[in-house]
Amino acid sequence: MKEAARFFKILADESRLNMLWLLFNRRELCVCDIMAVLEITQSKASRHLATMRNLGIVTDRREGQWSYYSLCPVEGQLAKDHLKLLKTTLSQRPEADQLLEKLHIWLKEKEKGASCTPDGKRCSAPLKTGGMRPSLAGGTR
Amino acid sequence: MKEAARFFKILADESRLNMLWLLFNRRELCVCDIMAVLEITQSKASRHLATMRNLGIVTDRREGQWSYYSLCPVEGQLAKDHLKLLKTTLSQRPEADQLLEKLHIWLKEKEKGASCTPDGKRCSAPLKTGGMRPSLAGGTR
DNA sequence: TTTGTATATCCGGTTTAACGAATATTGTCA
DNA sequence: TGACAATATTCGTTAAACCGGATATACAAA
Repeated sequence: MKEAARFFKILADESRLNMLWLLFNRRELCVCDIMAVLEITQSKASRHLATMRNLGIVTDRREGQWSYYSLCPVEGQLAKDHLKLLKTTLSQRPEADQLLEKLHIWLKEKEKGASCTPDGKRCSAPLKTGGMRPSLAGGTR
Repeated sequence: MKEAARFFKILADESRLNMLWLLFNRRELCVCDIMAVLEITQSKASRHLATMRNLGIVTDRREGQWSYYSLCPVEGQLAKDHLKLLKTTLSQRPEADQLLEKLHIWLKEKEKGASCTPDGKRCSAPLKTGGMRPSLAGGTR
């Protein structure tokens, strides 16, 4: 497939659009954040992010056991225009505000010690200092 | 699927992008023009056009046995921005110029009496008595 | 009416995308 | 080292997209 079509195909998926919307608003996020906020499985999150990375839309940065993803800096006016328009488009979707709110709540939770638990599979308190219960799911162990 | 993703999905196909590029440059075209210029089968042309019509990207107008397709007039600034950026994007594809050239050659051929023959299936000279020139927007003279 | 053209639609078949579950990999910490 | 957490990748299945060929419909002209 040629480049233009390939680019649009990336945008033709709800989950990827949601991820991009989050990344437009947060500079960088780890996979675990995205799973939690969008309530999707880990493999789904990771796969979609890999897809976008392969197309040069996002980059990742490894830090310890975490992978942080962020939007790629773009070169070229046309690409800049695309991103700008995309951001506007995403901001006008009905779910836009709610997603950002969920993101903020999640990040606050996380600060307090919560960790990934999108589908009730995992749960931990990575921060030693009184890490506490994420409210999201019961302790699967 | 939500609206944004659905819109991008439409653009995630070479043939549809090519059709849109032609329509950006010609006000209206009939299916037969598109088959000929893009060298695709009739069912493929018709199907893709129907897809775009169902999504409100193009409209059709029946005149005799011909169906003329054109871009829908758009309402809303965001939609206008999308179309404008899309046109720019399409114009910068490597095949853009060649397609327009083929379009012009085809339309000239057609004026002289040629008819659909994308895959070598059909061919005729429907224009006999100086009648009916399907009114293209002015048409190359 | 008959013939033929332009287009739409239907019918399999093939390819591609997306998914969850399971597993593999990598890094951390005890 | 071993256990575990975060992420990546593989596997098998399901769903969707796309396609060409065949057929159906609509219209035009003889």
